[in-house]
Amino acid sequence: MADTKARILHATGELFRRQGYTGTGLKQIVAEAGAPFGSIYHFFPGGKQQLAAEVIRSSGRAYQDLVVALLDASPDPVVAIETSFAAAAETLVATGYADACPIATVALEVASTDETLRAATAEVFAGWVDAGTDRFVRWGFATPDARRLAIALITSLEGAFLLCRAARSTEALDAAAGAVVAAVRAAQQT
Amino acid sequence: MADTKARILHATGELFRRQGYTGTGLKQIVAEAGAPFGSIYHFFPGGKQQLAAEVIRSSGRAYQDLVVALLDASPDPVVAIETSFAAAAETLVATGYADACPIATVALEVASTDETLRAATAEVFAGWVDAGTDRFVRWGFATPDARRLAIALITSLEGAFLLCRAARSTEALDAAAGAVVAAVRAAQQT
DNA sequence: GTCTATACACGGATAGAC
DNA sequence: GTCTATCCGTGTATAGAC
Repeated sequence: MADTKARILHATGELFRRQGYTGTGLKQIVAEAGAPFGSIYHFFPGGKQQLAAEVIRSSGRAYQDLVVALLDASPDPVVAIETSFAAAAETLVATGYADACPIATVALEVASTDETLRAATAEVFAGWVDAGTDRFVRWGFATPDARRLAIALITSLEGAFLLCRAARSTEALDAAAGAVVAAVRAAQQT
Repeated sequence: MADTKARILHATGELFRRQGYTGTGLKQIVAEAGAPFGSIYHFFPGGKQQLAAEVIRSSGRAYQDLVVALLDASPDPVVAIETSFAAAAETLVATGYADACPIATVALEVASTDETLRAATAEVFAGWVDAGTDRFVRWGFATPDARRLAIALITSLEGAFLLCRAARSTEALDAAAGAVVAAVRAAQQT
């Protein structure tokens, strides 16, 4: 079965998002995916670490596409940012504050404990920054400003996710969006 | 020994910061603290969860005091923010990108898995927001603006920590500080 | 070539020795 | 009252049955 692998990747992504890396067991993954235990080592000979690396890259890329699609929907950066943060808030509420960033929890867990996986998360974030920079360049910003704004957008979103999930409130997403908008307007005036 | 408890709390805080909640074992904690295993259940009858709750509150409070002291050092909010983010970057580099927020990793791990600990992290963040709001009020901002700026400050710092630890670079802290400064200046002009 | 049963270490927790 | 030895479950990984 080729799509057994896809089911494992998908189930692992969902569990990592909610429970993190060390908090998710391989047995729980195969149970969720409806796959036999041996399939993990068939498709991922490197075990949990290899599975995690592939999940980080695939779910990281999927989330990048989702956010870029949201940003592309508006020709005005301020509107794009506000609608994107509002959409993130809606998703958060709709999923009981579970579905935020798919790799943030794992990224913090592995940052000082697993060099291979840390590098995988760094690649994903670097891709997000590059994609965001492209958007801001198309909105008319010079490349250095565009990169700073892209990073500010991502860090604000990630930090807001943290506070929102802890507090079970979307207030932080509103405040964070305001800061990004202020940074965009400040860059527009130069 | 009364300070056995303090050593356990301190060791747990250090390990949680680097490895998270599920990634840190009780045996590792007592080894690091130089304490016998039974001490954990002597001082924390509720086991790992109770220990974690106390660590979240104590290290969360300690970090709040540290950041507030940094913010208090400057009468100008923009200078205070820039020096605080710069200090965070220095600490990050000095510790090999290990010492960032003491509770962020744990907060994400427990947000959807342990209601008791989620509430503890929410309390800590709420305290940070209140303390930050006080600072901005003293800098002359109206309370609603002050609260929004405090949240923007915290979310930017947290999100930047995530990207910095993953990328092993302090670039994100610079960009995040810029966004907070822009938000402060925008609020000053109203 | 797929999957099940098992190995072995480590997780949290506890009971009882001192 | 402090600490050690142990319990049972779960963790990852593997070997071998089919």
